[in-house]
Amino acid sequence: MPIHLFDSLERKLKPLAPSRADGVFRFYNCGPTVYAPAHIGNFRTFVVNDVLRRLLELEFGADKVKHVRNLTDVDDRTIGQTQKEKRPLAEITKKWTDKFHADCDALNCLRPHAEPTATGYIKEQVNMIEVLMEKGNAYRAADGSVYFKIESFPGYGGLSRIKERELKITNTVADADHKDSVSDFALWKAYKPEEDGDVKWPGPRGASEGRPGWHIECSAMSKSLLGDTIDLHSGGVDLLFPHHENEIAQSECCNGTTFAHHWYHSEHLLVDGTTMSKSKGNYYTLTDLVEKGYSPMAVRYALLMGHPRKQLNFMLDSLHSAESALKTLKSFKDVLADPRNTVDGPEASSRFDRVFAALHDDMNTPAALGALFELRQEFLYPTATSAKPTKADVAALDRALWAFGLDVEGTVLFVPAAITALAAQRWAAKQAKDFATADALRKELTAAGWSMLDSKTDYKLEPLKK
RNA sequence: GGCGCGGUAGCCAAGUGGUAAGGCCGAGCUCUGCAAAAGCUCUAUGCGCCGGUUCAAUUCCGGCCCGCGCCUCCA
Repeated sequence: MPIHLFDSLERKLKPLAPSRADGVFRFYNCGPTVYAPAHIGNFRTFVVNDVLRRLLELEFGADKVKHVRNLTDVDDRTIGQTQKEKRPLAEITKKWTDKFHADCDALNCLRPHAEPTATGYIKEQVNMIEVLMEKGNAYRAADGSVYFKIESFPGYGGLSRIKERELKITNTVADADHKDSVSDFALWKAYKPEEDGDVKWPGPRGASEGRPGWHIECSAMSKSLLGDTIDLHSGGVDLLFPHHENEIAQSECCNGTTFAHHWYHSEHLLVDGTTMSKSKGNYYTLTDLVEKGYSPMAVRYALLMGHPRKQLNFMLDSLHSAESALKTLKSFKDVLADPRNTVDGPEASSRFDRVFAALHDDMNTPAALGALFELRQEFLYPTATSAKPTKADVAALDRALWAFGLDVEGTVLFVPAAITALAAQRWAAKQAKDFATADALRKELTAAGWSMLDSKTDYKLEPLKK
């Protein structure tokens, strides 16, 4: 069964397939703005896209997928951060790019095949803007900025159905100082010394020096790396409008052809039933959660517990749940990996088909996870009618776990040094059969929120369950 | 005001016109210096409320209530 994914443009499930003769599936996923650490809401999108990438590789072959994800390293927020910190733009964006990569690695996300930066593609963006100006889709404003003229593109609003909306009148659009129409959006922003510091580049012909608008970077980088028409463009729902709507306008007017065959948007992650915000105290980065003693893999699992196109309510309890589920999965894998538990069978296994069927059906990760646990029950406790696992089944389980990107082996927890020390003392006391001391130390650990799990030869530390 | 989504067991969460996947938690049992872990078993006559269609609705239709997101630079 081919991979079916909901297309936000046509609003229906559509099969995914490479459109070009070379059989390579090309997709572009809007990446993060590197001015601060990404939060777990951001990572939901990237994890979901990572699962998609994995499914595509399994479906078309690892060398038949090209995945591009950008890094926005120049925009209002990054520049704002340089002003706040009084540091060069490149220094700030490097710092947060490195952090982003470290987080992605911890979450077991495959690196995209290309990760272009906006500042690395200034020339390409300027070129596109010039074409748009020549074609009459863009105009120079009085201050030297360049705006896209919405009127010039009849298809505008197709993705977000903006024409059917009644836009709330807000004052935020009032900064539209030089626009012909409030809906027009910036392709190029003229340099403002008081705000932009030393961030500026020569502009398109006829415009001032300055920097690109936000939307044009994706159009330019997608065109440069993947061509005029791509197979899929994805991102969080919040990018649907205006970002993606604007990308379509720019790209299609510039290139004269369809920009993307398929649009996919993952929904927001809510925390404690509402949007994340620092003021509500429900704003989490990966580091925040790791410092609370949760493993990145549990975070990944928790992010996959809900349907990607449905808002997912995240809470710390979800992490407890994820951590336990991961352990169960690990023991499942361990049991299957033991040759004594498998029997001879056919080369191929079809028993995991239901897991992939759920994944291929609009990436229904919760249903797929459910199927995985059902299989566990069937494999571990075979009845007269359900056969014991074969070697092929073992390989199929690995394949399924790989598709989810769940590394059940590496549950590395962050354990504070003080806790490690206490644990070592207690272990020594226990070995010396000084149970009174050992028990006292266990109490201390408990008070500190940690549980010590003894085995015959070793021990493990875990955060205490609530 | 406009556009859209959702309300399923203590929590999270799939799903279907024919009688509710799965995970977590909890309980019991096995095991065990302690505490756990692990393994087994059990856990919604019910799917927001009220009507309607139907042999049959949680699933379709209508109304209502509640929650959430978005509406120009937020994944």
